[in-house]
Amino acid sequence: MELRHLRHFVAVAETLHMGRAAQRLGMAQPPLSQSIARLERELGVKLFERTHRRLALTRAGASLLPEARRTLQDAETARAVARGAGNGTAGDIRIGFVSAALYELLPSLVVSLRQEFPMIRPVLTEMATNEQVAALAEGTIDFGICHPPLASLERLDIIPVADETLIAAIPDDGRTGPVTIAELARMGLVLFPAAQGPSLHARILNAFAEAGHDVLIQQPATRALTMLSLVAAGVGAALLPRSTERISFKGVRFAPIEGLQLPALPVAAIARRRPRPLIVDTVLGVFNHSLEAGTGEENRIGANKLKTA
Amino acid sequence: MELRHLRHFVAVAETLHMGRAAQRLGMAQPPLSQSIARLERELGVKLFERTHRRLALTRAGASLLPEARRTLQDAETARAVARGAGNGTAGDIRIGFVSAALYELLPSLVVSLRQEFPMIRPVLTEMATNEQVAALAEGTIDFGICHPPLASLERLDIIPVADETLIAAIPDDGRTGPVTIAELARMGLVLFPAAQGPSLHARILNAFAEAGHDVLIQQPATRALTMLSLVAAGVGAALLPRSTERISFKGVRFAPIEGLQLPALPVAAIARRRPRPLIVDTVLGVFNHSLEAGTGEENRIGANKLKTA
DNA sequence: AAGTTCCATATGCAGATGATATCAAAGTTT
DNA sequence: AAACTTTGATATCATCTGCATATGGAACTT
Repeated sequence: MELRHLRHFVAVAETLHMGRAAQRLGMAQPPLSQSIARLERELGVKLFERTHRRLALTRAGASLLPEARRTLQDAETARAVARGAGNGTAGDIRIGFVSAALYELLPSLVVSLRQEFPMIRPVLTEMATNEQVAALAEGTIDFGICHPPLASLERLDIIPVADETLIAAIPDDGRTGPVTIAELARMGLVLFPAAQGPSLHARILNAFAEAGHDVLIQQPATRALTMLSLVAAGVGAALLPRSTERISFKGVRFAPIEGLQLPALPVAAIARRRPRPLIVDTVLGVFNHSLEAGTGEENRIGANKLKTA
Repeated sequence: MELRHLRHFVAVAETLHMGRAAQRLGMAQPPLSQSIARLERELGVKLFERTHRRLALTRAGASLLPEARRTLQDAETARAVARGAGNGTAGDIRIGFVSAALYELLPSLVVSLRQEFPMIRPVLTEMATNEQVAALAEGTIDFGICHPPLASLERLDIIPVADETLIAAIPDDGRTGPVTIAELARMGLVLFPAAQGPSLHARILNAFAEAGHDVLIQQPATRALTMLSLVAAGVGAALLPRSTERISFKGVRFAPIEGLQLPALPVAAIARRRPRPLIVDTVLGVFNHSLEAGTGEENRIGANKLKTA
C-alpha cells in the first residue's frame, strides 16, 4: 500500500465516480479501477459496492476514508516540514533565555512565531547568560536571550534589545512605595553569583559603595523564583528586572529603589555567527518584528530596534 | 513521495547506517542510497550529513523524522481499520437505545467494546422502541436496545436481555418509602404514548383497572428526562425503569409501588437478520460478554443469558 | 430497440525500483 | 607506509509496477 493508492481511494470515495475521480487525479479511468482493485485485494476488503451502476462506499470503505485522509494530510505535513526546514521556515529552534525575558520578550516571540511560522517549534530552556554562551558553543541551543556583557564574544552575533530597570524584591512589610538604599543595605542582598555576570555584579556593589553603604550578600541564587523564595523567608532583598513584578509571591513585595543609581540591566539576543542554520535568521527576524509590534503601553522595555547585522 | 520513501528514510535515520538499514528493509544497499537521494532531491533538502564516513541527520532530517513516523503509523492504522472492518473488528456501529439502557446496559457495552475492540466506534442515539424498528429497517442503525414486544418482528433478531422493574417517580412530598396504588391513581400518570409501546401501555392500564382504580393519563411524554420534569412540575406521577433512580432530579422522588402488580419491563437487543455486517455479530458477542461480567451486585437487572441465535 | 453511461478487462509501453558489480574515500591494522 | 576494511556512491541491467489506449459488458434511458 502506497500513498498513491490512498490518493486514488480518496478521490473515488469523494466523487463516487471512477471517470470523474480519474479526471481529478489526472489519469485515465481504467488504471484507476485497477488501482482500487489492487488496494482492495491487498487489504482483503471490498471498499466499494459496485451494484446499481453506481459506486457506494462499503462499511470498510467508509471506515478507511477518514484514516486515508488523515494519512495523506500527515504526508503533506511531513513534506512541508522538510521543505520548510530547508529554507528556515520550519523545524526546532532551541532557545535559551534568562528569567528577565520570561514575562515579556519570550512570550511575544513565541506568539509571533506561532503566527508567522507555525511550523517552527521553539524549544525553551531557562539558563543564565554564561550557560547560554557555553550552550551556543557546543550547539545545544541556537539562540539566546541574555544579559551582556559577555565573557567571550567570539563567533557570536550580539544584538542589543532593551534595557531593563532593576527593582527590589523585599520581605513584605505591609507598606507600599519605594525602599531606601539604607534599608536595602540593612537587609542584605540575595544576588546572583559573581561568575554568572561579573560585570553587572561588580557594578551593583559599586553603586552601593558609592552611595556610602556597605552591603552584605546574604546568599547567592540563580533563578528568579529561588530568589523570591529566599526573600519571602526573610533572608534578604533581591534586585530583579522590573518585569518580575508580575509574579505575585506570598510574603514578597516589589518596590522601586530610592536614592540609588543602579545600573540598567541590558538584554541582548545572541546567536552563532554565520554560517548558521537558516532558521536562526528567521527567528531573529521574527524577534525583531515582535519587538516593534510590542512597543505599546504593555511593553515596559524601551525597545531598541534590533538589527540582524 | 510515497510511503516507501518514508519507510526507507526512517530506517536510515534510525540506524544511521545504509547497510544495516538496507538489511532491515530486506533490500540491498545501493538502491537504498538512491532512494534516499531521490527523496532529498524531491524535497529539495539534504536529510543526512555524509561527512566523516558516518551519517548524521541534518536539521531538516531531524524535523522530518517524527512526521514520517507519524505518517507511517497512520498508514498502518488505516490498513488495520480497513482490514478490521472486513472481519467485523473495526468501524462504526450505530446503536439505538431506550433510556432504560442508559445507566447500566449501555455503559457496560461501551466500556467492553473499547477494551476488546478499540477500533470499533459506537455511535449512540437515544430512540424509542418503535423508532429503533424503523431505523433498523431503513438502515439508520445497526443495533438496538429496546422494549419488546415489537409491532413488526419480521427480519429482526430479538434477543431478550433483562427485565427491568418499574418504579414510580412522584412529586417530592418529603416522605420516603413506597407509594400506594391509590395515591398514584389520584395523581394521574405521565406516561409514554400508546403508539410507542401499545402492549406495555395496555398492560399498565389493565393493572390499575384490575386493582380497582381508574387512572388518568395527564400527559404523554417520550423521554425520561421530560417525564421527570413534568413530575417535578406536579403534573402527575411517572412509571420508569428502576435504573432511572440514579438520576437525582430536584422536586422528584422515586418510590417502589405498593399493592400494584405492574408488568415487568422487558429489555431486548435487536438487529437485522443475517445477512448483516460482521461487526453487528461482533458487538452482539461483546454485549453478551458484558452482561455476564456485569452480574455483580451493581447490576440490578437479572441477566438472562443472551444468545446470538 | 438503439443509445448512453459507466465500470471492468486486455494489452502494450515507459519509468521506477531493486539487484549485482564496481568505485572512491576514510579510517584501521600490520 | 601499505594493505585491508568499512561504508556510501555510481553504473548497468532486469523486472515490475503503473498508466495509457482499446475494447467489452451490464444497466439504465429515450
